[in-house]
Amino acid sequence: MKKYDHKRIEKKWQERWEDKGINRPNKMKGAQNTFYNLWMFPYPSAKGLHAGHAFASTGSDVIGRFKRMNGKDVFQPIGYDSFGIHGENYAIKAGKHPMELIKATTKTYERQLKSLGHGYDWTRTVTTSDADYYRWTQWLFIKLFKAGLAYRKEADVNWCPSCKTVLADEQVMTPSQAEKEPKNSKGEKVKDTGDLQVCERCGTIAERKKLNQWFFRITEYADKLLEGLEKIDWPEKIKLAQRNWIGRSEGAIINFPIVGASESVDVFTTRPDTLYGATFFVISPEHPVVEKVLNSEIKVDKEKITELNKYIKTVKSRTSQKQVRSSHVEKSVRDDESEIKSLSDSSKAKTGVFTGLYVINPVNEEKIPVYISDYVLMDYGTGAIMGVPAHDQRDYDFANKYDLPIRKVIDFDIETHSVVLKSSVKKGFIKDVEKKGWSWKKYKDWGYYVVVGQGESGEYIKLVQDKLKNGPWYVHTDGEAKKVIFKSKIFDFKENAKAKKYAESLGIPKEQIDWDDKDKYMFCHDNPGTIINSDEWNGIKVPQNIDKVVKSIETKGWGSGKTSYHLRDWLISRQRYWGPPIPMIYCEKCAGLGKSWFTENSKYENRSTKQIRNSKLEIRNSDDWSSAGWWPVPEEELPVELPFLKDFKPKGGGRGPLADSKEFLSVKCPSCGSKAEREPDVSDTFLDSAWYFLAYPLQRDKIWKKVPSETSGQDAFSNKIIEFWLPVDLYFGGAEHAVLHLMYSRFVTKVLNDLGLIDFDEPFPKFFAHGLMIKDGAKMSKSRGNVVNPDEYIEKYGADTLRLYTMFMGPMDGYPDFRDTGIEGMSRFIDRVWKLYQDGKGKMILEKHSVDILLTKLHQTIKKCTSDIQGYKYNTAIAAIMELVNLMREIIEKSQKQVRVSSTKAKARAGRQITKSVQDDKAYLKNLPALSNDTWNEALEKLTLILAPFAPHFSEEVWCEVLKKDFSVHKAKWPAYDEEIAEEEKVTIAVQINGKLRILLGVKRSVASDKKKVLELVKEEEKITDLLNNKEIEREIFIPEKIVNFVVK
RNA sequence: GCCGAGGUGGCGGAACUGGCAGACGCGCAGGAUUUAGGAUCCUGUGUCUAUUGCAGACGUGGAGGUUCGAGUCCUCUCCUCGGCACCA
Repeated sequence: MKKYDHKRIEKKWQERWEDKGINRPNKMKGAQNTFYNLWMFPYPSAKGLHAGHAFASTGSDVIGRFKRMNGKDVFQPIGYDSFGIHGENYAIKAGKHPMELIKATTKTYERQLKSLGHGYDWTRTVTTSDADYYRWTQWLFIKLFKAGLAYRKEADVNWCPSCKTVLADEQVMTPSQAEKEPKNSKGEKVKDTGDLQVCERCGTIAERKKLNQWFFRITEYADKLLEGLEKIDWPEKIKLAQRNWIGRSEGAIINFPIVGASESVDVFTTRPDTLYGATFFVISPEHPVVEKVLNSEIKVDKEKITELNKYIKTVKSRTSQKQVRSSHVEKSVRDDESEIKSLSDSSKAKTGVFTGLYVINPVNEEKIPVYISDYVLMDYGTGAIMGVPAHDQRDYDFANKYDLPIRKVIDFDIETHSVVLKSSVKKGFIKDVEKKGWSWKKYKDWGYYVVVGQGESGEYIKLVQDKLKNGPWYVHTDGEAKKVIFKSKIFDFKENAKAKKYAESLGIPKEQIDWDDKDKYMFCHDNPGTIINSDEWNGIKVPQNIDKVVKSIETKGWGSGKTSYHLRDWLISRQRYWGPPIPMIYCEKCAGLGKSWFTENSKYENRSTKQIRNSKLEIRNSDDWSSAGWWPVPEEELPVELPFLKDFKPKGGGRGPLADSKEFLSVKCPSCGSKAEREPDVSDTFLDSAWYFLAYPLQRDKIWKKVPSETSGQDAFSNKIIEFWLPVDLYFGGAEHAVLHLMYSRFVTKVLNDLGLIDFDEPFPKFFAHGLMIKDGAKMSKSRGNVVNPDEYIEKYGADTLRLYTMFMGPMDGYPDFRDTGIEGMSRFIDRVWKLYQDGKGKMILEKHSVDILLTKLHQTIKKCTSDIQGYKYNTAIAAIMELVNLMREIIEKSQKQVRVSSTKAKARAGRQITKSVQDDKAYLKNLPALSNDTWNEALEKLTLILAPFAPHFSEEVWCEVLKKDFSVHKAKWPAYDEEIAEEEKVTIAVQINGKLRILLGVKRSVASDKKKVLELVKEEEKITDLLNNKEIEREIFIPEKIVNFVVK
């Protein structure tokens, strides 16, 4: 017998498949019963595919093959997300040009993906750095621009004052990570305070610098993105991550006039009901009012200006987490290479400076002081807050530090609430509280927070005293009438000193006596309650009735209701080389005249109704930026090709490397024809990947290469082919893209839908988030040096073995650990199955007993495999196949020895107890007449089919060469199963006494639901009668087909 | 700090709506075959007790609870991992 030769066989079929095009859909146009099976395309790194990719992509491939065998016309494309910072950085390191590098790396990827035997349609790959591709990325940019969804705004970037260059976030790190001594901008050494962020190359403290950059107004779509989540079938945790990222919160904007100035400041608050409790005001250091103060537009004392300047300077030098987030850098880059440690800490002491200004609280005309502090962020809400220390922890901390008044305006709805020091009460305390029907929850990490009903506080104090160990405890009646309580003594909180002395005399540990610190939390709460101290609002229950408050605010003209989002607009500009140039032109002359595309295309709105079908999108530009001088590159001229720059490294000046190419920059103004300049920045890689799923089905020659025009999107995106294939039926990808990529793709899809270009508004109605393969307990990464290269395993064991092994290791959404010994086991399995076909084919004559067992097992296996694959539980599907194989091997072996086969279930139990009935049945089955080998051949055939998605080469070889069936197994029909055959004839009933298993009883299915008969059978068992002897049976529990439980005294 | 996921043999992991815990595989041990090694095959393998024979007790991070019966449900508690993080 020949050994299974994976090298020869895998190569042979891979060639044949490609030859015959079995991995291509039957039809692109007019396709029916389609299944668009998409796996997140990889960034083609120079190191090539690693085993983690193999794990994920195989998971996707299995489903594709399964669907094809189930009659779907499957389209399974693949491509490369080749632009971006990964590639550029690597090219810099390797001293090569990214254009050269990408050619080699995509080649490697293609070879590797093919060697894994994945069923991709290789005729429709995309590479995002191809001009044919990014022509349309640019076209998309222009579409968004014309729809008023792109604009320019000043935004922070990391800036190295020494290198005079923009730094990507992963180039900014702590001095120890950079292995550099920190320096200031003058080159002087400074002390590492632990929160410094420096330039990777020179160790100079990084600054934040404002640059004008392009943004997409994704925030306009916040609500749509939120609503869309309701109708898509995604893992809850991913949806949740998106919801959190969007971070919608409802509240109000309230206007506070500045004392002695004509200006006023808006604040956003989710708690307008606490407006009367505002005792101070804080604005972000970057707030426009601060600037006006500094340049004396608003007058304050001179010393104040110096103080403010000093504070702003210290704040600036702190590069904090929020900036990492706002710059939208690819997460994977951060995770992989830099592992930036979190610097910000919500508990860190608040700092701030009084500005000398006051504002008027509109509700009570109170003059309240204005501070600046970095705990107020400029890019959320309005960059200003009202400080309500009684009901916001952060405001409370700030008020405490600067000794600001605290005014309570929300009353608890209950009479008594208290906090008990956990360590000072005995165990049963909480249980007793529950018994009384009082509610409670954990309070911070040191206490229980208990709420007691009206008039019950006396009873409560008694309970506490009873359960008190030794330490003190305090009760707060609504935060005011406070008491410190001991086992046998009660002090009023005003007698604090006395109480402490008493505690000391009891020998209570010091840290427990120090209750002032803990007590302070009770002055600040955000619990539901009733408004007090607020004139006409008094008595309103909040938060249920906040809308009443908002209405009142609106009628009084103090402000208005408003919804805010955490989601920020999408920063598109990258001051880099390796990306699609942003297709915009800036004309100074036009700018001087105030002209832009918008001013010259005011009739665009009218034109668009003709040109854009069903457009739901309002075409306009908002007035929050000046578009003067900006023109999109005429569509006919796309792509704006990325020139080959020898030196593509980031340069100074705050612009991308393209700014250094005069040739690239210089262009004629599309409007007036005078000398103009191209935008030198490139777009974010996430834009490339936000539409690639639309690109795959497009016809290369007819559409791809077509020169766009203003309306050509109709031909490209409204194409029939897209209608047939999209949206994607199953999107398979990593959970790490939960927010960015998946959010941006949804956004772009919704925009295209609003433009009437496509007829769906969610690109991925179904998304499966696979896990990550790890090695030696850690994520695979270059820096850890634990990357598993699939090539060597394919070489040694074959692709099918690797596929089976990675799928078998654990559930698809888990984090399986790759082990060499494990894959050897799988290799042995393949060899055994191979041997099974060689030994068994056409030679097996089975007696009826074996036929029954085999048939049952076969149908059970098909059933389990079918449902497990549908649920992405490949590991258990493969386990089931292994059980079937084991049974078939046993049949071969036993038939040679002429020994009866037992069903695997009975066999599994054999070591324990085989009951009389099972043995009787076996005797009965003995010596039944021998039958033909049909069942055996059927089993071999179906085994091949269910193995096919996991081991495509092996199954094809067996299917065509051993079983002599028609090419190809992957086009064959997935086997059906018969529910009746899958049911075993005998059921094993567990017999328990007082819940403890005593025996297992084999019973015919026909009687297994009959309580009387089963109990009769059970009572025939000697062991049971022995155990029940002399015992009084209280109850007999009977669960049909499952359990008998005798409850005895 | 907030949100989410999860703790099951030596290991990866099974266990449907509460009903035989440990499927399947790895590893390990013993045996067969072999000059030897490897490969292959057979047997065993949660822990402890018993092992001449049947067997028995305990076991899903820990503590309590509900139930005839809990890995699964409830409460607390400890730990691990992931996401977000001064979002007003």
